[in-house]
Amino acid sequence: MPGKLDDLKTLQKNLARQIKLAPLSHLPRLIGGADVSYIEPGYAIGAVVVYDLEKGKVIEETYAVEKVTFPYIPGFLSFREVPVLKKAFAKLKIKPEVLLVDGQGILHPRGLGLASHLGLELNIPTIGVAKKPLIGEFELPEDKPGAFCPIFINGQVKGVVLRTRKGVKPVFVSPGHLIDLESALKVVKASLSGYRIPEPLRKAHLLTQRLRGECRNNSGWGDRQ
DNA sequence: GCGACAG
DNA sequence: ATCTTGTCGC
Repeated sequence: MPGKLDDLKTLQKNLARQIKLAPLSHLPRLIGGADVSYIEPGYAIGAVVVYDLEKGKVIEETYAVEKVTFPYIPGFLSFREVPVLKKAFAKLKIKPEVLLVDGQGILHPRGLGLASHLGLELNIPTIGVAKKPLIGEFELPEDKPGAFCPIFINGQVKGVVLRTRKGVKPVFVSPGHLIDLESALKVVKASLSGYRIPEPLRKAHLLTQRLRGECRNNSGWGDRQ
């Protein structure tokens, strides 16, 4: 048997060829945030929020629950989280102009991190914002908000390590799809609100955690969808 | 072969 | 990601 992962690697490489990187025409006003959490008998909760930069608040949020069918394997996270995130995103009435995703974009062994794969499936601009590195060479930026250093893969800049606030670990930013690194960095910086994690993603994470807690008490998902 | 390894 | 309380520092 050739190995299932080898087939998926081929799939990732083919999908990666479809990734388009281009500057955004302007700074978006509606920025989305997508995150996933997990609950006991093998289920995933995917949440998406739409953050209005001008109002400085979330104007819509949706979520979905899906049975987890793929294990967590570094380099293959999208096969585990794209399904539930697509389902949650589909429920939005108002679509964000760009979506921040909890994970890598093109800063990936085969150029197809979660943000890239999801962007391709949704056909919208996406940006990968990860809390830890997966691949690439880089130096650490000084401990000052806004400071950043390029991340290289084979001599090519694929993303940046960004210091979002003083005294905390930096985050790893890379374009997912339909946006370039420069625009991605501008969007991320514009969506910071004093915390390490950009506001849209922070809110999506809080929602995901809140839903997980509500689920525990109801000893499952006996009610609602 | 060894170590690293998003969420 | 998840299992988990208090605690040290800005």
